[in-house]
Amino acid sequence: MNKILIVDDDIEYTENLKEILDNAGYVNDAAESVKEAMEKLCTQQFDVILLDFMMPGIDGINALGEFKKISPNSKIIMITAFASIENAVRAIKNGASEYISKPFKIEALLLMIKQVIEELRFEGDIKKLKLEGTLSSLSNSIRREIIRMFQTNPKIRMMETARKLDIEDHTKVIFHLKILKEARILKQDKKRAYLLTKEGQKVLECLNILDNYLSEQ
Amino acid sequence: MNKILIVDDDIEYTENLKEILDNAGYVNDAAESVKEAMEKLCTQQFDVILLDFMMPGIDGINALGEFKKISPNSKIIMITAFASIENAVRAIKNGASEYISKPFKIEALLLMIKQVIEELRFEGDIKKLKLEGTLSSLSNSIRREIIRMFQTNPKIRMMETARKLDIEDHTKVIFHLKILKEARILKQDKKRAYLLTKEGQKVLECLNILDNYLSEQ
DNA sequence: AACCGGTGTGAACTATTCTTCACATAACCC
DNA sequence: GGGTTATGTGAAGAATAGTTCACACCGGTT
Repeated sequence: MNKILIVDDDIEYTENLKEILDNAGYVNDAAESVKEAMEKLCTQQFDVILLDFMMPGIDGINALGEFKKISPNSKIIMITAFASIENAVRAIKNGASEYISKPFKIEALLLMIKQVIEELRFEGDIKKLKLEGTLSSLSNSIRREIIRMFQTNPKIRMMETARKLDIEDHTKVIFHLKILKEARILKQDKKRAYLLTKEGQKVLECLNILDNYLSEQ
Repeated sequence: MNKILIVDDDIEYTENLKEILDNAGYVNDAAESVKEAMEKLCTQQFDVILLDFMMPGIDGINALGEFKKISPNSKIIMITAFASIENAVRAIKNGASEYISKPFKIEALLLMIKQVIEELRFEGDIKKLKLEGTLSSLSNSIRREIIRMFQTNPKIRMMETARKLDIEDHTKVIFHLKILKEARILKQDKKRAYLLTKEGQKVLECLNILDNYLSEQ
């Protein structure tokens, strides 16, 4: 059930829009000022924010920045009556997902909302895959020890790894190294030495974070 | 291979002790001052620290505190020529594992060292079990969703859980709830509602930590 | 080229985890 | 008490993860 926040000081426009979004199946709320919007964003999670460019007392780009700070995962659609390329570019560069000028066809806005919600879902899926990949890599103790080993050995070859971990069967080590390589946690250089990828460094960090957190009593 | 740091300004005593510990199979090092000891602790990991109560320029309890800050996992044995109940209590309350007074039989010290190393191993094993338990619980997506659910539902019953997670087969939900209960992450009250245990709250925190960490780009 | 240690592959096997099913027990309400 | 919903149990089957084995390929040295 996707939630949308309408930020506009034009009450009549807002009421119309609320009804349209309601009929389209969205849960929505409205704020007449940026201050009111920020208050709502502090206590509720919105998927999409429809932000009017011209809000009293604050320029739309500044409001955009403030919202991004409070609600980094929400998608912001900038709406303006005075369209310009410059403002469009500024808005997108400052974190808006989309930019649309009044007057617009309601179908165009609904389509845009649908698209940004798809983006949101896609980003959520990527995040889930990252988490699953990380947890899957860390769930096996040999792989944990391998990943930990890179804390003190930034580059290491396969047999060296087996010796450090005191594992005699080299194919066991290869199997787990292969899993980590396929998960893009490790890569190999020309001499076949293994190194952590950027992603792999994050996984090592997660392991350290968990170690430290669980050490606290 | 357990490492021991001897912190004492009596050179002759230290040399004797080094030889004895060497013969007993320990890797050891020495520092004549607390400052020197702290430098070594910053660059090396020691399992056991033998700390003389009377060090020049600093009282043993303060030194103890400093060492605990730098090397929280090391076990500290306080050694003193002027034994008193008061000092023993202070030392233990401030983090020493053991307290022994000179002159001592070498066998007694060796036994004490052996015991604190056992404690260290035991604590390490506990920590590993915690990490493995946490990762095992978090490695399955249904269990992740269950644990996440407690963020907004501190107390919930089984069928409610199934409905919230949109799982039709109630026995699947029961199976995973049972795993979490056996892992002491969940408990049940008299009305059979599930709640997070203290441990379970930690696991939820770990999940949030990982979520947040992996969200950063 | 031959030899040796290092590294890797894929399939068979084993172990573990998860899902499903049939049924049982418990609790609640009329 | 009876009917219905909620909750639970244990075993079988399915899916997934890990281990082992036999062998192949690679790279360096003599």
